[in-house]
Amino acid sequence: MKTISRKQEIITVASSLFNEKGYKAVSMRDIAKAIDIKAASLYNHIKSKQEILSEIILKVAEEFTTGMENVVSENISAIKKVEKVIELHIDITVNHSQALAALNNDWMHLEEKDLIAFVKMREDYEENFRKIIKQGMDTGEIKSYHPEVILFSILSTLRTLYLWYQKRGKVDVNILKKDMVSVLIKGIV
Amino acid sequence: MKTISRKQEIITVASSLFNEKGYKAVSMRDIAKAIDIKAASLYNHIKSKQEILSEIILKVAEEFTTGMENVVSENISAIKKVEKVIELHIDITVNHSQALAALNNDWMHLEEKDLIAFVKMREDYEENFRKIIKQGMDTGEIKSYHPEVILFSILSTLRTLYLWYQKRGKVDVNILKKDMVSVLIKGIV
DNA sequence: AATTCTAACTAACAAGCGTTAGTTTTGTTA
DNA sequence: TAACAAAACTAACGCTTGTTAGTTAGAATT
Repeated sequence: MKTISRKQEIITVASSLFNEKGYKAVSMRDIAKAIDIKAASLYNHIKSKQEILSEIILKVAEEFTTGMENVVSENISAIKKVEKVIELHIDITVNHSQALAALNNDWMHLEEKDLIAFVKMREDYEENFRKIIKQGMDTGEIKSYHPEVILFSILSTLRTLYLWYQKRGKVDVNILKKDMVSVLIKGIV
Repeated sequence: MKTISRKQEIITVASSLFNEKGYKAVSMRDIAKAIDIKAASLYNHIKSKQEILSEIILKVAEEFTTGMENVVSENISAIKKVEKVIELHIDITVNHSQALAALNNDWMHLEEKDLIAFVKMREDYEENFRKIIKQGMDTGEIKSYHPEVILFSILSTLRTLYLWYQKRGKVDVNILKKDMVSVLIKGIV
């Protein structure tokens, strides 16, 4: 019978606390207490508080990056790509909803090296999304509103999904995907 | 010639710093340094760090509340109400974009009394928005998707607008309103 | 049985936190 | 010009922060 490593437990517990109060408001003693050990003992498993944050954030950031790269490289219509991006977000949200809180709110507390890497990933991601939308406008699949407004509107919804997912409890993933695709792509009128 | 009060200056500077790094990551010494005085001098003008946070957050929260109440009480179609809510958000975003960072990310650090008041306002706001959408579904103005998904989708976009507004610099407010109304209401296809 | 490894512990550190007390400077009013 | 109020200052408080050093108990390996 295999149990998860203590390091993973620390990261999971920290994710949950960061999710509630934010990185800066959670102390190493808070994390330790939640695991029922002393703060100093954490350092047998992790290098620093920074390391915890960076593991949480960069791991999901990489999932977004590779997921987006897969979508972009597929030979399908722009709308179909947008659909796949929506599904990517929902999958990650369902599996790592607490990590997304840190990713969205605490990325600025990454140390310089990680911060630069993160911002780069984020910009590349947005740029890829932008290209998909422009492709859709070129082919006439997507209406020619200001592309930045469309990009922002969809991405905002997807990035905030973790908040609603946590509040409403476990919604069925497939229903969620279907509804989100409908609302985001077809609009409400 | 009248200049703004020191208290207001503190709150404005604090808003800006909270916007960058979050409430817990900004110290009273940071705020003081940005004004070029000593931390202790801040207390000639404000009661506590908490007071700064609560003034920042509750002031805009109240703008949302009264704005929404005005919209709800008007005798217009549901779609028209949604449009007015969108415009309300854009106006507040343009005038208080930094305060919105604190409102979105640091509300949980309000002291109990203010926290309760804030959460109540937030819930009431969402409930009013929900009613507008349901009204629109009853009259057939709005497609009958899961209303919660529509609510969440529009509200996420509006609540995150401050981030984009800050990044893209001053966009013309009227153009922004027109585009947002188009994208959010008519969708992209 | 002796040794090594793992993961906990206690104790303590220097630095930073929000805040208070008491004092001095500055600017306005009598 | 003397008096007063506003707003700055210095100094310090008790507490919390992330982290390190050194130690110990138990498990795994030799």
